[in-house]
Amino acid sequence: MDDKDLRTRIKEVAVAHFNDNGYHGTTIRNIAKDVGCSLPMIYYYYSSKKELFDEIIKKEFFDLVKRQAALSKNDDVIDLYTKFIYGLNHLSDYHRKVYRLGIKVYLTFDGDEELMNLMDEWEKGILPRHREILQPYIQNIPNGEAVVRTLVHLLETMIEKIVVKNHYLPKDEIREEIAIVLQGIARGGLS
Amino acid sequence: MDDKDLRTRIKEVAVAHFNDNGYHGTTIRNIAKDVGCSLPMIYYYYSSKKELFDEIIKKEFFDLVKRQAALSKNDDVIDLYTKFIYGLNHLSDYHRKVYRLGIKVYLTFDGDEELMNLMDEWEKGILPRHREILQPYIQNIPNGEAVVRTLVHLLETMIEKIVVKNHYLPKDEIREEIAIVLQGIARGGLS
DNA sequence: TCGTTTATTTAACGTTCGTTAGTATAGTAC
DNA sequence: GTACTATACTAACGAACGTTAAATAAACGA
Repeated sequence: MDDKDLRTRIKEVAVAHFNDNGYHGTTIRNIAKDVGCSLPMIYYYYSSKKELFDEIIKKEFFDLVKRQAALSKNDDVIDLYTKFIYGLNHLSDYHRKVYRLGIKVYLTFDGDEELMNLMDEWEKGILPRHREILQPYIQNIPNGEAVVRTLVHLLETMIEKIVVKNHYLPKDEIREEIAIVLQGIARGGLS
Repeated sequence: MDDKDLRTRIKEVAVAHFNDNGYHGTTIRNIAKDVGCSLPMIYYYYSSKKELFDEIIKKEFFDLVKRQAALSKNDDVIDLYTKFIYGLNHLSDYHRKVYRLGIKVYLTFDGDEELMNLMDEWEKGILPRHREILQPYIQNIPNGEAVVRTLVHLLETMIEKIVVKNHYLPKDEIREEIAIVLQGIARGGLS
């Protein structure tokens, strides 16, 4: 940990602090203390507290969710979503905190207007992405659009349970719930 | 608004501030300014910032969710849940903010350990309550327990969308999604 | 070896925070 | 009318905040 460059270590510690105490509850002094450097070093690498926070959200968080969104479309659709959610259980501690922090900002916690707009753009892309994935399955069923919405809603709660609330969700429970929503449109479900 | 007693008005303004800026981002001075009273009046009615925050969560929030949890069990089960979620669209501004603040604390935002424990207790009661409501319907189906879990997960996202994200969810969309999860166990579903 | 850039420090600036001491006003009981 | 209590204020305390100025140490090409 100590051989990483200081800039990176500052960011890692900052993620933990913003997570535990929110933006206003986090102090540059406490970050510096945990990093083990002096206070102005934070300002040597980041021009302000706000810039440090923004870099975490804009780079770390959005890079992470973009990577997460790259689902392997080869699988059966229930497998695909099960793997996606289950994989969150094994995120590294750092990435989990980044993810959690992003969700907090998304839920209008501490960010500012600019970050909220970025989040809204991101949110708007979620439903179309899953609609595309599910399109082959829902073409011929009457409430296909509602199924997509329901699945996305279910996924969001499970993501929150794992990433934000730190709960472990077993693979078969995840699969069961996804199968309940997708029952009727996908072959290979459990029930 | 001005004829209410000062103690109540302080609490109402505090709810708005804690909501917008989090615990640490909220200042007693700003609350006093918005209330239109002097700063020490806050301390006349509340012994500290923390006590003010705690009263909002412990009394206002838990009173609200207990009231919300009193579902009218006469209806068809899909009607029951649809009405429950749809009704959240019409919460008063104040109660919506109280609800939102509670959810933020629940998602480990700004609170302390004691409040988090209260929240965990509350969370533990959710699943059993819905299991009891759904019991007549799931007795004879193999994945009944998973259906309960899935429904609760779906409800949580919808609550968040309405209360935290301030989205309006139309009644028929709510009903559609609930019916998808409960399809097969309840008569009277849409699809 | 010297000059320059990079990395790091101590010390402090001005501001704002939560909180309180001290005081004034208004109503009420006797 | 006087003592008392509830309600309100002005002013200030000490502490902590984000941020910066100034100085020092290390690294490195010339």
